[in-house]
Amino acid sequence: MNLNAASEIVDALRAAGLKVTPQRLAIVDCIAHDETHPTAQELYERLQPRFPTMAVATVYNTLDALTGIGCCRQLHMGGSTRFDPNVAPHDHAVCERCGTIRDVASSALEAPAAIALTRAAVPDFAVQRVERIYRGVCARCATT
Amino acid sequence: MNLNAASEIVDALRAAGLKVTPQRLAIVDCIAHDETHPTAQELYERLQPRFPTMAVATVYNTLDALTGIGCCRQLHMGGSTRFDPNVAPHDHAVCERCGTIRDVASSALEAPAAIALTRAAVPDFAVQRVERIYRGVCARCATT
DNA sequence: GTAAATGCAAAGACTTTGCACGGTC
DNA sequence: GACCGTGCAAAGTCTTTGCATTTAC
Repeated sequence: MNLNAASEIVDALRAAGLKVTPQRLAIVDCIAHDETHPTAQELYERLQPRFPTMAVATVYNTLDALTGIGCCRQLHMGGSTRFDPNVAPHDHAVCERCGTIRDVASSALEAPAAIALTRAAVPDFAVQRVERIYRGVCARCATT
Repeated sequence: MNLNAASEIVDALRAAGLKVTPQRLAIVDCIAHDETHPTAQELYERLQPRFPTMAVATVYNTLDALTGIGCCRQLHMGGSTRFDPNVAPHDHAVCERCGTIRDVASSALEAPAAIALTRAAVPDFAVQRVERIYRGVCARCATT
C-alpha cells in the first residue's frame, strides 16, 4: 500500500507551480499517512486546534488542488466525498453498516485482464481504469 | 440486461404491503425501462407535466421504497444519487468527461472468482458482492 | 511585485424531515 | 375506517463562489 510521503506531495505542489502554504502543509501532513479516507469536514475538524481561523473552503480548495496534480483521489461512495491519498491502483471494501472504507490491494494480474475483457464487452468506450468495490460487512460490525 | 417490467415492480410493491399510488405508478413506469440512470431531480422534472403538484420528496420517498424492496439500486458516483432499475448483477462504465453511466454486463464467471480472491485478500471482511466501475471516455466525448 | 491562496460569508445543490390532508386498501 | 402516502415548506448537509486581504515565490 504505497501512501504518498508528505515530502513527495510538497514536491509535486511546487512542481505544479502551486504554493506551499502552512494550511496546505498541514493538510498534506494529515492525509499523507491516513488510511481512513477522511472527508473535508473531518480534516477541517482535525486541524481546527492548529488552525482556528482556517475556512472549510480552504480544505476543499487544497484537496481539489491535490486531486488535480494526482496526489489524491476522490471517492464517491454515498455520503460525503472522501479523499484517498493512496494513488496506486487499488480497490475498496465498503462496510454496508458503518460505511467505513478499507483499502484492498488489487491483483496486478487481474486489472489488465479485466480491462481487456471490458474493451471487448463495451464497444465505443475507451476504458482507462477499473475500480472495484467490495460490499460487505466489516469484522467490527459483524460481531455486534 | 434484465430490466424490471413495470408490472413486476407493482407486484413487488403490493407484496411488500406498500401502496400503489398514481405517483408511484408513474415513477415506476418512468424507470422501468430506463437505462439513463436518472436522478431524483430528473425524474421529478420528467413527471412535472403529468403531475404538476407532485413534490420532490415524493420522488425520493418512492425511490427509497423501491430500493428497500430491492427493485432498484442507488448509485453514488459523484454528483447526485442516481437510480438504477437494473437489479441483476452488472457493472458500470462511467465517462470521465460527460459523467454518463452505462451498464456493462458482468461476466458471470468473473464475479464469483473475484469474490473468492477477495475473501482471501481482505481478512475480517465478509464480502457480499463486487461492483466494478470502468472509468474512461465514451464515444461521443471521444470525438469532440 | 505578482499571482495565487486564504478567510469569510453567502449562495447553491441535494436530500431529509415534520405535519396536516387525502387516497388506497 | 385505518393506515400509509402525498404535498408543502422548512431545515439540514455538503460544496461552491465572490471578494477583499494576506502571503508565498
